[in-house]
Amino acid sequence: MDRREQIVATAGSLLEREGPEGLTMRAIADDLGIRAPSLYKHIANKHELEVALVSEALTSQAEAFEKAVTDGDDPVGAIASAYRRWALAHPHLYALMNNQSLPRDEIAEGVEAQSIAPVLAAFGGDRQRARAAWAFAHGMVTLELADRFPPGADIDETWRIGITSIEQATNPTEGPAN
Amino acid sequence: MDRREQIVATAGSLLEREGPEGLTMRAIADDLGIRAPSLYKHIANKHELEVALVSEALTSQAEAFEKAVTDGDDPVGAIASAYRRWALAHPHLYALMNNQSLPRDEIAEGVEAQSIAPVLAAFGGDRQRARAAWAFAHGMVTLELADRFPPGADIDETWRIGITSIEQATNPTEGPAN
DNA sequence: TACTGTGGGCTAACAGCGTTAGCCCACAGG
DNA sequence: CCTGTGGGCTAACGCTGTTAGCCCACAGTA
Repeated sequence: MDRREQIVATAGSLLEREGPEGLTMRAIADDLGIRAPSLYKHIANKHELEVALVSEALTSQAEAFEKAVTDGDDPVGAIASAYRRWALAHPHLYALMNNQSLPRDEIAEGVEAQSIAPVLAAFGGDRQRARAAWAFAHGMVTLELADRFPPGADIDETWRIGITSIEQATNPTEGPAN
Repeated sequence: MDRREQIVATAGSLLEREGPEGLTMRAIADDLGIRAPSLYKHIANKHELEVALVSEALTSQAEAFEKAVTDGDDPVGAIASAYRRWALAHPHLYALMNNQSLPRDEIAEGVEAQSIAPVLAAFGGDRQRARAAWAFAHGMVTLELADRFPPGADIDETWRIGITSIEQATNPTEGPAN
């Protein structure tokens, strides 16, 4: 693990430990026992660091989905619950990768597709339905993390209703839609 | 319009014009022809300012929903499209109010409920289904604003599929669920 | 008329942020 | 032995939100 990887790793754990406000160049340097300007011998700027974190997060998510799908039937339900579990386990990383536009030309090639593939597969290649389910899952997780549901809301049940609705709905215009 | 309202209004238009990075105390003061420290004679801090913006945004959203519902049948579809239109028209405000936890004890009383009411009504009081639709809509809008859908994706169609799925799904356990 | 409070500006300044310039030292290769 | 370079360092810049403390214009009152 070279210095650059150490920096990214430190940044990642700092982010999850302290939240986005805690992720400062000086704090990262502190954790490594050096001074902030020295970081710039290894990375260009903070943005590049965040991109690296997002890139890692996407592959970590993809692995979680793949693992979830392998064991058992009901791949859609398995992915949905894996999606929720991943997000709740890495809330700040989740926000970092989803609350702003993806820098597609800066993240590792193919990583985005890799994280989408299992979802698409679970829906038998139906892009539209997969996309709707993705939006639903993303919305559920964001609202849960932001504490937007009223206290006492049965979140598990909302997940069940949303996912099964989208999964079971009759498909009016089947075909290789975009 | 007293000074405090002026400040909030200026902050709002600055936010939509320049995005969150442009919303600085000095920029707000500049737009008003005064110096930044003078703002603190009218508001406690930047957080309070953001809370005021969120509060305003919630009522604006609620009004848009109510207006959308009144004319025509298909209230669910009308609200869905109003939701999307509002978010795309105020992207930074939308992010401000949804990408972090709502400070419930700081925003104006009842404003949150007011913004939810039309949605709940459109679903005939079915909280679970309304919540699922809300999550779907929120996810769709966030992903669209963050440019996360692949270029060429038929977003209108994804909306249609998601909303009609959630609306039409058979309701297994009807009752005054939470 | 004089006095006094107060609302609402101002400048100077602080700590913390990302970042740059420029210095220096240890070590490897020729 | 000499020289390049990797990787630290300090000092400093411009930005951020925010505080302290000053001052002036005006309203109300004795």
